[in-house]
Order: sequence, then C-alpha cells, then structure tokens
Amino acid sequence: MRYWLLKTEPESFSIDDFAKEGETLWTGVRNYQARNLMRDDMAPGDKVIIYHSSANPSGAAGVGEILGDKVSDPTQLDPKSPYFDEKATKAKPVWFCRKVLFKRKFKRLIALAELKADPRLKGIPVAATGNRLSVQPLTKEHFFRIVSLGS
DNA sequence: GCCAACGTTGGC
DNA sequence: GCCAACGTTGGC
Repeated sequence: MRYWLLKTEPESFSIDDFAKEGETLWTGVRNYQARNLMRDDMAPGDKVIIYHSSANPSGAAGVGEILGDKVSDPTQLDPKSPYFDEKATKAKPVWFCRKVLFKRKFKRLIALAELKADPRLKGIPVAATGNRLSVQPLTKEHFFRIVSLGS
C-alpha cells in the first residue's frame, strides 16, 4: 500500500465538499508527472492526505482512500470543461483519474507552516520550495505523522 | 497582487 | 535537442 498527498483548491472543492459527497472522481489533473503517478502507481486501498492549496491558510485537511482502477478523466472530452483537451479522444484518452473515498476531516487544519516546521516531516515534498505537483507520494511515516497531528 | 519556481511550447 | 518566451501554480 502506498500513501499520497492530493492538492485541491478549497474554493473549488474543499474537504467539506468531499465529506458531503462521500466519494468523488479526482478529475482535472493536467500535469504529466502527476498523471503518471495516478495512472501507474496508485492502487485501490492507497491512502491519501487531502491538502488545501491557495487557501488561508493552506495545509492538510483530511484523509481519503483510493477506490478502484484508473479511469479516463471525463472532463478531457467535455468542450465546456476548463479541463477539455482537444488532443484527447474516447479511444485514446490522455488524462486519467481515480475515484477517491472520503475517510475523515482532520480536527484542525495542519497549516503548511506547521508541516514545514515539524522535524518528523523533514523532506516532505509539499514543503519543498516551488513544488507544484498536485499528486505527491508520501512515505508511510510522513502520512501517519500528519494523521496524528490532525487527530 | 507580487513574484519565484517550474512546466510547456515552439523556433531554430 | 537547445533554450528563450510564455503560462501556471501557489505561497505570501
């Protein structure tokens, strides 16, 4: 089993939206490295930290779990979607997503400043300068440290 | 709103 | 294949 961090902008999809919906297709990833991680390296049962980006403050908001196999991202075929990709076809999709199950919301948001300051989270990708990847691998230790900070 | 960091595009 | 220009992300 692997552990991941998934970024979302709470203005468009927050941990509360996620809690309300219960499960969601994690669409809209449009970066090849992030896509490859979602498509090739995720597996059902993997655990994810939901991270609020471009927020006040930004930080870790809760936990989810990967459900099922990779899925063609339906937004790439929708001309009305901001994620529409004219190079993609139904037969040859370019972008993939996963269904993610809501597990829980943290008792408090663990702000980025706190993630950066925690010695047990040394080396965590989201704290690195300029790291824009929206899907990031986490070590088991880092994952459980964040969970314990949020419990 | 600023700007640093990074990814992508496209000319050559 | 190099690299400058440009667009985007995302913290502050």
